[in-house]
Amino acid sequence: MSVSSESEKTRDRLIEVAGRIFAERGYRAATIREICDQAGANLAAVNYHFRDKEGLYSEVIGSTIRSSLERYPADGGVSREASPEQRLEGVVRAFLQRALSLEEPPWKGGLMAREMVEPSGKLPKIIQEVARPVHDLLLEIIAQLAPERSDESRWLCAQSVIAQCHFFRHASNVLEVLRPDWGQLSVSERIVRLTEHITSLTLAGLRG
Amino acid sequence: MSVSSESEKTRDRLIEVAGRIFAERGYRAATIREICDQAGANLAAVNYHFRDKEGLYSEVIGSTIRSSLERYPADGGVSREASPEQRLEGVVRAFLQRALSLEEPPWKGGLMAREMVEPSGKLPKIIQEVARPVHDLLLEIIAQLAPERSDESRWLCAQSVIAQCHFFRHASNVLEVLRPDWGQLSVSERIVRLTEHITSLTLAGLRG
DNA sequence: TGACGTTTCATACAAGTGTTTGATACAAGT
DNA sequence: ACTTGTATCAAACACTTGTATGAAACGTCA
Repeated sequence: MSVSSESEKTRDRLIEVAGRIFAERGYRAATIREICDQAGANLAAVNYHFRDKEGLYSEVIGSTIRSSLERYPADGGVSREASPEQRLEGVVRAFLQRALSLEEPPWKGGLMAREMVEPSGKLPKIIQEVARPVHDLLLEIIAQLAPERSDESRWLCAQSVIAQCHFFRHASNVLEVLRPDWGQLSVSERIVRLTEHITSLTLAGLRG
Repeated sequence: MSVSSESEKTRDRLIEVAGRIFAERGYRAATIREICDQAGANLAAVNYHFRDKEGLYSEVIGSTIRSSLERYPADGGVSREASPEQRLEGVVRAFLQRALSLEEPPWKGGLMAREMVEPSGKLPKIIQEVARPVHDLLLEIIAQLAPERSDESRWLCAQSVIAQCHFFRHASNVLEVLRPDWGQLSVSERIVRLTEHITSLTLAGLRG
C-alpha cells in the first residue's frame, strides 16, 4: 500500500487527462479509451480506480472544485476592510482569472460552462461549493455600494456582474470572429482590460 | 411529387424533433433512433431525407436561423428614429424574447448556447446571420449614447449587454437554485423585469 | 389498368462503446 | 516460503450507434 505513490500517479494522470477530454468533447462523447491512451494506462484502469466512467467524472468535478477556489479565492485577496469598489474589482479579477487563466489548466472553465448548458447531476454540488461563495460575496459588496436598491434589484445586479465575467470566457470563440484584433491579445492583457471595463461599468451603473 | 405534402410532413417533423433533441442532448449524444421514434418515422428516414445525421443537423441549424430573426427582428420593432434609450430597450427585449420565449420552441436558444461551448463547424454561419446584425445594431446605438468613449470601450459595452441577456437564459438552471422564487416567475414576467433591469443598468453605466 | 418515381419499412452490418473477466506481477506482512 | 492485497494487462462481452440495402406501399400519370 505504501507503493501507492506509484499507483496514485496513474490515478492522478487519469484525472488530469480525463478533465481535459471531458471539457473538450463533453461527457458522452469522451471515450475512456482515449483517456486511458493519453494517460498511458490500460483500458481497465478507469474501472479499477473509479468503478466506472461516471465515477471518474465525479472525481474530475470534485478535484476541479477543490483546487479552483483554493488557487483563486472568491474575494481576489482583497480584505473585508477595503473599500467596496476595491472589493468589487477583486471579485471580478478573481472570477476572470479562474475563467481565463492559462496557468490553471484551461479546460476547467470549459467543464463548468458545459455543466451549465448540459447539467449532469453534479450541478447542485458545483453550485454549493463554487457559485454560492462568489454569489454571496457579491451580494454583500453590492449591498454596500447601493443600499437603496431593493433586494431583487441587488440580486439582479450581482448576476449581471457574473454574466459579464462568464460571457467573455465562454463566448471567446464568437468574440474573436466578430473582432479579430481581440484574439491577438494575451490572456493576461485581456484580464486587465476586462477587469477595468466590468468594474467601472458596474460601479457607474449601480450609482445611476 | 405533388404528393410531397405528405412527405414534407415527416421531413418537417424530423427537423422539429431533431432540433429539440439536439438541443437537449448535444449533437453526438443525440441518436437518430430517438429522433425517428419521436417523429413517428422509420429509422431510415433520416438517411433518405438528409443523407446522414450531419445533413439533418445542418438543416436544423439552417431552419432555426431562418425563422429566428424573422419572428423577433434585431431592433425589437423600434424604428431608427426613436431615441437611443428606446432603441436599446428594444434590442434587449428582442434578445430576451428570442432567448427565453416559450412561443418559439424553447430549444432554439439551447442550440445556439451549445454551439458556443461546443462549436461544430456551423458556428461561422450562425455568427454571420444571427449574431452580426445584433452586434452591429448595438454598436450603433451605443455610439449614440456614449460618443465620447473609445471604439474598444463601446465594443466592450455592447458585449456586456449581450452577456447579460445571454446569461439569464443559459444559466437559468443555476439561478433557480440560488434564488428559488425566481423559478416561480412566468417567462413573460421574467422578460419584463430583465428588460427593465438590463437597460437601466446599462444606461446608467454608459453615462457614468 | 399498368408502369413509374417517391417514400416508408424491417432488417442487417460494421464500427465503436462501457464494462467485465481472469491472468499476471509485485511488494509487504506473517 | 506462503499468503494477501494492490495494480496492471490483454482479451472478450454485450450493447448502442450510424449507415446501407432491398422489398413493399403509395400516389400519379399515361
